[in-house]
Order: sequence, then structure tokens, then C-alpha cells
Amino acid sequence: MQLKELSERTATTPASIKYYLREGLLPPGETVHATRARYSQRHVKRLELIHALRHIVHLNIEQIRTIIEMADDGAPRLAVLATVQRVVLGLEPNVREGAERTYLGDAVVRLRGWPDRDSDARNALDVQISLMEGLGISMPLELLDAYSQALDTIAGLDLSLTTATDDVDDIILTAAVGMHMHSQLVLRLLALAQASHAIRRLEIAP
Amino acid sequence: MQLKELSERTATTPASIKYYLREGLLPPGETVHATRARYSQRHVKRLELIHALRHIVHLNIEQIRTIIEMADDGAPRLAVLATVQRVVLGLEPNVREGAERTYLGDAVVRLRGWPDRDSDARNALDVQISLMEGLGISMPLELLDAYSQALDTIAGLDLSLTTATDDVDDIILTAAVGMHMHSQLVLRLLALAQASHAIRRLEIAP
DNA sequence: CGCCTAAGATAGAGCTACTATCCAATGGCT
DNA sequence: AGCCATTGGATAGTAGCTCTATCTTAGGCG
Repeated sequence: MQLKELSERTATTPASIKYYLREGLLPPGETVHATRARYSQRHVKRLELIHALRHIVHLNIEQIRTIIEMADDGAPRLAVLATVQRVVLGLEPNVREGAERTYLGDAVVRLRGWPDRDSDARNALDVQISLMEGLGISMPLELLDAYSQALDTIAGLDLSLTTATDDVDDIILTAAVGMHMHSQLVLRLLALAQASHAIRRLEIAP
Repeated sequence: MQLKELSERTATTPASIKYYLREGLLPPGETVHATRARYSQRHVKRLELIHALRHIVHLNIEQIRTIIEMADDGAPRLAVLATVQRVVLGLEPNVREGAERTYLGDAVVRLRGWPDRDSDARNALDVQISLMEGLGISMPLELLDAYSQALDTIAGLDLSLTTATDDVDDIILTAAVGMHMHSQLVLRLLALAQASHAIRRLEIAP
């Protein structure tokens, strides 16, 4: 198909498609000759991926490029998933060079029997724990225990969805949307829990 | 103190202070006469609040204005906290008119013994659950149970910080930063849980 | 008396994500 | 054969956000 048809099929304006081409998010079509290019089903799927990442998961172009370049470079699935996670869960601003491991971080990993190794996720957790300790926000271990237990279950479930296909774009789409949705769910539950506490505590003695 | 001193004490440029004044985030100083105004300790604290909300919690000016206007209008503490929550936990895009209650939402509220009433938080949760069901992302009740149990504990802890003072700006600062930090913590734990699962599942058979 | 600072208005800057315009080349329909 | 639609490529413009800078007028303080 030509650009115009691609545009119609994906409800994306030709101008935007050209923009994504320029930005390297969408691979160029097969050049038939100087003024004609052919696009395939792959381009349709890629555009759908871009659309979901932009408007559902709310990533910016740079973040989408990071993920898509890995996929196009044929990186191993684990590496792609790690990148998706880093970007979707906003780990980036929290990953620091030479951040120290925390007691609580170690304890949680041991309690859950998670593999004890360095990773962006582990690093980001330690940084967050240190940050909160610095601000005097307390987190007893029992709480992290309860938490991580629940999250462990969700994580297993979430991931199982991504192993059903071999197409990298599909894996990314499923993983990114799944991670985003779960993280939102947790935030909504936290909000409701907090609201409930606030009502109980403040409504009686305003 | 005059504008310049306020600027120096809060490490904010006079231009930015003027901007916040224009935007109504910072109350005008006490006008001595046409070309002189006096600012107080209150302005210092307000600027610190604005700074934290902008650069730690990452709210935009509009969101900060929403919160600050409530506080300045002398709204009840519960209402202020609800607004802080709505903004900080990103409930806004998820709150819908006439969204239906979900079975799972009801079940969670009953399990936790939370007050069963309409609220933005409850609404946002129901919308999120429906959204995920629509996408075919499964969430067994046992999972929500475990989750909400952990979150319930955190929420109680978090809120207790905010009842230590009577100054509205302080309450907002503590609540906003606390909520933000806890939500980040949960996201980091989810990330680590997911990473651990991914390692176990994909590293053996890449 | 002149300098500093104030308020107030307006304009500009830098970023992001598009959106629009212009171009020459050219395939395919008529 | 000829013309219209479409292409890639280049470039420029727009819109929203958060500042940042400049300019003006005015007045107190040393």
C-alpha cells in the first residue's frame, strides 16, 4: 500500500507519518522508485504500537525511539523487556551510578526469593528507599513484605501475557500496556485506601 | 522583606517569582505604596511549596493552582487532601461522569472494610478496572485483596504524617510529597517484581 | 540628586509534537 | 501524449507550557 492508504488504515495523518519516519520510529517503506514507496502490514502494526505508546502509555518520542531501536536491532527479549520496563515505569530518573544497596532492599529480595543481582529496577528501588529515609518517611519491613508479596503475584500474571507471541512489536505492545495498566491500578487502589483512611480520620473530627 | 530578598532566600529568580504572582500561585506582597511591596515568611513557605510541587512531585502550574486556591479559600482539610490526592496520584484523567461500579471494586471495599461511598478515588478505580477488563487483562480478586491489604497499611502510615501540623501549606507539602513518594515506591517494587519474574522465565530459555 | 527597586505589561526563548507548505520528480490513468 | 495525484525531502510554522528578559513609570533612600 502507499502512504495515503497507510494513513487511512491507521487514522494517522500523512504529515504525522512523515514525522515518525523522520524520527526513525517507523521504518521507511520499500522504495519502488524515486517517488513511490510501498508500505506493508508491518508498518500498520508499527504505527499501532507507536500510537499506543504515545497516547495510552504517554511516552514521548525519545522514549519510544529508545524501545523501538532495541527491537529493530534484534536485542534479546529480556533486554527489550527491561528497557520497556525502565521507560514505562519511569525508572530512568531514579537510576543512579554507584547507588548503595539498602538494608530494606536486601530484605525484600530475600523475603521474596527474587534473584539477587544488580539491575535498574533494583537500583531504582534502593534510590527510592534512601530518598524516603532522607525525608523521614517511614517504611517498616512488614509493610514492604506485604506489598512485595502482592506485587509479586501481579508481576507473574502480567508477564505471562507477553510470552504468547513471537512478534517483537506485539511483545512490546502487550508488555508496555500491561505494565502501565497495572501500575495505574496500584495507584488507584492506593488512592482509595488513602481516601478511606482520610475519611475515617478527619470526618469525625474536622 | 522585598522581592529581591525573597528571591535570594528561596533561590528563585525574581522573574520566576513575578511569574508565580501573575499566575496567582503566590499571593501579592503587602503593598507599601505604588512601587514597594513587603513579603513575609508566609511567602517563603509558599514558594517552597510551589518548588516542591513543581520539581519533586512534577505538577504543572494549573494543577498547583487548583490545590493552592482550595487552601487559600479555607476549604476543609478533607477536601484539600482529596484534591491533593486527585492531582498527585493522577486521578483526573480517570474520573468519569456516571461510570459504573464494578464487582471487583465493591468486593475490595467490602474486604477492607472501607467506607462504601462515591468518591473520585472509587470512581477512578472502577474506571481502571473496566478499562483493564476491556483489554483482557485479568485480575483475580485474591490479588486485589492482597494488594489492597498492603496498600491499606501504607495509606494509614502516610496520612498520619499530615495530621501533625495546622498550617495548610505544610499539610499540602507533606501530603503531596508523601503520596508521591509512596506511589513511586510501589512502582519501583512492581518493577523489581516484574524484572525478577522476567529473569527467571526468560533467562533459562531465551 | 541619582541609584536602586518596585509593579505592570509585553515580548521572547526553548522545548515538544506535530502540521503545513513547497518542491521537483514521476507513475499511471485517460 | 499529457496531466493529475502522489512521493520523498526540505523547511517552516503552530500551539501549549514554563519560564526569562526587557521596558516603562514611579518613588524611596542615602
